[in-house]
Amino acid sequence: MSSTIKVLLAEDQSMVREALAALLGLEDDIEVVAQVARGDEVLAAVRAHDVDVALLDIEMPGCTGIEAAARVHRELPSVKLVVLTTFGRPGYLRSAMEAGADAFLVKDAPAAQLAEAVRKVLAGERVIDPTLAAAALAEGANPLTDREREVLRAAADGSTNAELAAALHLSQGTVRNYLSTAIQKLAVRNRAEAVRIAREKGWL
Amino acid sequence: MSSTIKVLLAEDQSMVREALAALLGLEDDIEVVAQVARGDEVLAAVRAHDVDVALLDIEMPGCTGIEAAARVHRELPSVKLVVLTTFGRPGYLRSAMEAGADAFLVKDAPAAQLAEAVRKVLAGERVIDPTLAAAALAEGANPLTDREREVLRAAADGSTNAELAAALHLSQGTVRNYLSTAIQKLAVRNRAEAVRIAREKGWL
DNA sequence: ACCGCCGGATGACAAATGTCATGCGCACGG
DNA sequence: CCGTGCGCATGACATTTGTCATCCGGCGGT
Repeated sequence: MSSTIKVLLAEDQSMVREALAALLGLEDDIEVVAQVARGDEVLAAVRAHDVDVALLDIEMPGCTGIEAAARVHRELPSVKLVVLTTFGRPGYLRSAMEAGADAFLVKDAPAAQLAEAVRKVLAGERVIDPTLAAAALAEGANPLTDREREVLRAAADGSTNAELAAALHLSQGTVRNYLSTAIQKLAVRNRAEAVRIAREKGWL
Repeated sequence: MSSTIKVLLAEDQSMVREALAALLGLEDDIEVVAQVARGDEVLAAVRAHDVDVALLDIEMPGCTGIEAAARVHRELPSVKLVVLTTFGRPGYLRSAMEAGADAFLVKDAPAAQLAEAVRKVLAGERVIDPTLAAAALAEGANPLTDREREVLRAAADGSTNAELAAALHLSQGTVRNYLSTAIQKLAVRNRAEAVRIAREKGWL
């Protein structure tokens, strides 16, 4: 018995998505039964195709692969989840795990690890890059509060305090306070650096 | 006769690179004869494998795919060049063309266009997304001077004026002047926005 | 009941940033 | 040879940003 493993591929760049499908297609125990380009289409597609393993990119329109993973995990806990990402940000790993992911792969790992990971998670194993796991543990949890994160995210595009205040329905002073505490927590010297560091760590 | 088309693949993320190789491998008139992960390894690999078409990602360590394209075009003008990128930035298209590229593809185009493009450039055609071409023409050329671009690029990580001045061997005032003119040319209100816009346009 | 933390706000102050006028030397095109 | 634009610099100025002290109400622990 042991029919093929049914895989869903979620990735917004079609060229990459179809290339990954071609790659997995070379394995004869794996079959890509569905492809989606948006995070918010994942759950429905998983349901519709009786998927064994969902392969989720993080950066996607609609919602992130992490958010999608959380939804699938809540609704269909038996589906295995592999999170795939361009950026090996420790904070991403942390939130992926909290969302119920079974594997976390970075796109600059060898291609062979992809099919490997699919088989392993189906066998109940977890697949995590040990270096990244160490980094995630070493760096500790996100020190920012919800509000601080929100304000920092909004400030990322270069908006001024006045714009931020208007957009978030806060006073300018409050915006500055939040940014100030964020800057201190991240041990940097201005909002631009704060944004950069928070991004790098996957805290944004 | 017409043996297979010899292709070189340059892309830093191995999973994507090997997936693209798998994709091209499905075409029986195309053969991936070499793969590199760095821009500065492209020229040697092209030489070593008698490549017909080089497929170059832009974002790579060593040097960008555009820079690599320029070098190959200079040294081996008969080799066809396909530039592949995640970001459809008009400025990228412009510089790719100036570097001698024959095709410009974005990764969220359908996968079928990849093999298509390889065949077309070999037949002497140019392959460019018409929407992007229009955007590139509409937006005009990069208005920033060399120095302005340099300072803006250095400012992108959130460095302060003092740090920029030290790094670039300029006075703080001069740094501020350059950033100020850049801000005006880009019609934005602060350096952070200037960085963002310049990035989006591919001017940075 | 009390402490601590979060969200939210104000006001005062210092430092960084953005603007503008102005000046100099150099290169390049007409 | 003259104008223009660039690179580089100063100084003065207004605005924005970052810091700090202080305040309030609410909520979760102990």
